[in-house]
Amino acid sequence: MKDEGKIEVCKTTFVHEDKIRKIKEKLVKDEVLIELAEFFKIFGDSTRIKILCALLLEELCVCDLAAIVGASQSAVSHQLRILRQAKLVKFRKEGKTVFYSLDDEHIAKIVDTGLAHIQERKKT
Amino acid sequence: MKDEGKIEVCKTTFVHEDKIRKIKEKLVKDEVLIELAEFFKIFGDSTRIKILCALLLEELCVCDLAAIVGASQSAVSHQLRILRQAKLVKFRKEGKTVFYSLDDEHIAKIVDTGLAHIQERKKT
DNA sequence: TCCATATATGAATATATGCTCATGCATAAA
DNA sequence: TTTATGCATGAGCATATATTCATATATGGA
Repeated sequence: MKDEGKIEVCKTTFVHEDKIRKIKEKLVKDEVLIELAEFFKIFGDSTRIKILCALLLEELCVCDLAAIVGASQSAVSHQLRILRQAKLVKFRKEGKTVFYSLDDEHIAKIVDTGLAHIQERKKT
Repeated sequence: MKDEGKIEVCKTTFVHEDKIRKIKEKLVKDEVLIELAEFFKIFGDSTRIKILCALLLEELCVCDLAAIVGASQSAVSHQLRILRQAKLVKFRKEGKTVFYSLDDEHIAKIVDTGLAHIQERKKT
């Protein structure tokens, strides 16, 4: 490796380097984009998105969630932990039962925008 | 047995089965939710979200994208294929160069809503 | 107290995924 | 035609991730 620190760029012109620098300045910071990816990753699993969409309708306990999304209690519980850590859901205990509900007001908007994309894509 | 509809217990079936059935009816169909998860999965990778955010600013060729997101040309090319298949980006060729740009008007909205979540979460 | 229920969780496993490396392909220049 | 450039792609690898299984914890009832 001779040019270790160098980034490979189109060699033809110097216009590119300038362009790249300007875009890098305008672009959202790297750490934020990494966080953003982590955030969207949570929506990128069918079990989790089913849970979120169900909770969008109403507060539910774990076993009902499991029945609704068609996964085992254990699987749902594992996913709920991820959703809890991401602060997307909150819970309250009532006896042995734990009721989960949404804890983020952006979920509906994100889901809806995603659904809009899916539906429009179907038209083509 | 003796379920007055008071506290819902998971094995005293009637109340719950009814609840579950109603929610299942209201819920977006399974296949759609699976598609939706597939869609969000695309935003759940830092390389891809960087590419999308860069293209949100302007049309770019592959090697410039690679320099901007800090990944190899090959890695970017692989990710661009995924973005193409998802119909999130389009491209045009100009000589040896391939310029990519966004092909979906929902991207900005989705990214912005995600960023809003990240930023509000920081306040706590 | 003893047992059943509701949920949580650690370990193990199978699969998915993103990257690198090597190479192929197309276009442009020499 | 030969060489160089920009991009695409398949194979292989290392890591991440979602599920299952077994078990732990907590609460309520007999």
